[in-house]
Amino acid sequence: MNPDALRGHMDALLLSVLEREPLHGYAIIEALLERSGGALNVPTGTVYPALRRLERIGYLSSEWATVGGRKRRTYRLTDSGRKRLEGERSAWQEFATVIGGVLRPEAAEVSSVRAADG
Amino acid sequence: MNPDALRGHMDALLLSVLEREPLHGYAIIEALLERSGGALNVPTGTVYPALRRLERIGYLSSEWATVGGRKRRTYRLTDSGRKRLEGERSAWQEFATVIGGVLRPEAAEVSSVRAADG
DNA sequence: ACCTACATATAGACAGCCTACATGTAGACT
DNA sequence: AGTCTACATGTAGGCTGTCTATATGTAGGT
Repeated sequence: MNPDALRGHMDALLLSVLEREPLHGYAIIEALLERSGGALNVPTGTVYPALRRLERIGYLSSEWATVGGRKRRTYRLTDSGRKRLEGERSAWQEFATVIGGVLRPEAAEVSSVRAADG
Repeated sequence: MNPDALRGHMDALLLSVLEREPLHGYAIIEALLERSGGALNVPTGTVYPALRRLERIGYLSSEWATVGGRKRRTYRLTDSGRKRLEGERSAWQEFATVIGGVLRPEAAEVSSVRAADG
């Protein structure tokens, strides 16, 4: 997966995996890996700063917990974050439709096709 | 359309509009606008440098022409560029499938659904 | 002692899309 | 003559988010 392609979609991904339940960073990475069937292996250097950014903006809140002697910072969606997720979802729908439409082979000829031609 | 979302997809877009016929920069911008139903209004400061980059890499070739007293630099796909376009298309398919899959509401519960609900 | 998995964090590199600006022709309107 | 819009290309510099690399530390297995 080309790293640049993720640009501008990371927030949606993060917000989405946190929709059902709060998770800590490491678990979020594993959730993305699992939900994507192994395609999304996002490095910690991407996820942790992104989570902090989303918290700073107000879409997430976090709290520390200690489990099995290890410290975790668990993130959860705020109300604002939940609204944002909805927005990100519809933005994705539009984005995918637009790009997919332009990328479709011979897209511009569809409306002017008269006879099937190999 | 969030600018960052385009990151890493611009090349595919550009290559795609040049598939059928060679076009100059200004016409490419108009083609993107038209094919996207008005959604993709890409600034010249994005398109011209991108076209030069794609030419430098070898996916495009260009030549100058004068039409109606105005100079145009017309770009066309090279064989290499045509191959690249195919690659970009399948990359897009995978990308859209993966992101769409992760973003789908309640995606993680699909496999554990027992009774139809809603 | 060493390795792997778990867990968080930061610094700096890198790349590409954007805003803003510079330059110039053609044609319409006043 | 002056102004405006559309057409047409181009560069400089800003911005921002993802990545690589590194640092730190616990727990558990061999």
